[in-house]
Amino acid sequence: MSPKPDHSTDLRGGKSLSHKALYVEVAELLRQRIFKRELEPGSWIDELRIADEYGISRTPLREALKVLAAEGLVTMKVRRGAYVTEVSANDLADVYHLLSLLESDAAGVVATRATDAELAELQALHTELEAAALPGTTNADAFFAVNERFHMRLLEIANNRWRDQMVADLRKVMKLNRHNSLLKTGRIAESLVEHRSILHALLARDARATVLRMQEHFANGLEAAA
Amino acid sequence: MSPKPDHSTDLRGGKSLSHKALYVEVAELLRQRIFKRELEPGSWIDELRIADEYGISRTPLREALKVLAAEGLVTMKVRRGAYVTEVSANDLADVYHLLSLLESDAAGVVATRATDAELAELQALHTELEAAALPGTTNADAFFAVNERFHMRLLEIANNRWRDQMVADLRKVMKLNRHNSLLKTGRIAESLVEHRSILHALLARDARATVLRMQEHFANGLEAAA
DNA sequence: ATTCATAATTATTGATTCAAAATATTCTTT
DNA sequence: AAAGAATATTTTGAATCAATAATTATGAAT
Repeated sequence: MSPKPDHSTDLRGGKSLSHKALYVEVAELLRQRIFKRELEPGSWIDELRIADEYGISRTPLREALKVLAAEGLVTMKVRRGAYVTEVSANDLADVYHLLSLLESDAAGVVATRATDAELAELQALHTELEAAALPGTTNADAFFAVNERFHMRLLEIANNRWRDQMVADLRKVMKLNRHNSLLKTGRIAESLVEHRSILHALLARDARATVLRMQEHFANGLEAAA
Repeated sequence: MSPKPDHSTDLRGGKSLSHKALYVEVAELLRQRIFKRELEPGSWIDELRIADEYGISRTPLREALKVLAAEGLVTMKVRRGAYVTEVSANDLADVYHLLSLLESDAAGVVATRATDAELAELQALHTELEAAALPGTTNADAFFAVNERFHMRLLEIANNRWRDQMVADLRKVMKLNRHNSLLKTGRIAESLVEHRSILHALLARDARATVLRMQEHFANGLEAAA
């Protein structure tokens, strides 16, 4: 009927250059905006506005919101729409507790069952981490990125897809909180030291020690957030 | 246009006597059908057929499928639709591992932090469990129902909504597997004994013992499934 | 005159239908 | 028999339509 006004960024520029479903892409876009706090926790998400901004209809947007709701990033209220989830200090403590539980267990599994090649991979990632934290040239963004890769690779090696999914979701929720110490530049030095001891225990294949070091890592992270 | 054929069960019989969103109700209906194996693991979910059966359009159905996908009950394949998730023996072991981890931790928290009244509640539920397992009058369905209530109440008392959600999702996935020992009648007697020791440790407020007993409970459950 | 209640209007969510894009299948031709 | 094209099936996205909740305005009563 009416020629679409075509605002701002058009998601479907070149036919279907992306083989992913539209709602998946929209979900990712929204995730980024939420993490950037462009969409603030507690704020209402205006479906019409967003759909118009992206030049799409409300249908794929609503499906994307359902996905984000399942991840815990947004909260659906009946007949009131979607709101960005607010994460209290208490919630953050709960999330840290679970991440500690899941990731320390995963680390223990890796310590006992990983191949030498896989341990070497983790060692390589740790070396990258050391490089990103070099005094003088410390690159916070790079550090966080490599840190994330280290944790995620560890989980992959532990080889439990259900845990991977849960940890991924929890980490997203964690990012919602402003006082997230894993993103605090002040903790880079400490974090690096902790990572060193984790890697040490891993290479020694000492599962018990690895679990404890990882738990300490998260405990310190939570303390820094409080 | 055409008067709707109105097949089988009409979800919206009396206006909107239910204040829940349609997609939420449809998701629950589908869950039940999946657990009843009316929709078999690995099988394709025909959107048109289901929508027609329920007398609804495909939009709320698709939103429901997104929710189930997030729970892990169905798997979405790009441009191929939704399939009921297949849970391998390996998957089941992974799920048990995580349930053991999460629920034993929760039990430990309860042992240390629960009020006397809350412990009394758990004791009451356990008494119900004993009753359902009485020799001669053993009621399997009742046993499983009370068992579920005990575990869920324990989690509620542990008070970590993120864990509650994760455990709930994992238990749903567990139900997908046919060799799910938590639903095997042969394990009722053993399960009861294990529950007895869990409750004993809880009432003694011995967190360490409670965690261990719960871990054993799950380990035995997994063994029975293998 | 001010306040509370009720009604009407507006705005937003929820659902249905329709159209288009993509994949699979089948038939024909070389 | 194999490969390619055409057709049919199916998913995905868009637009329209209906229902519900919130807000504002108007009226009545104190």
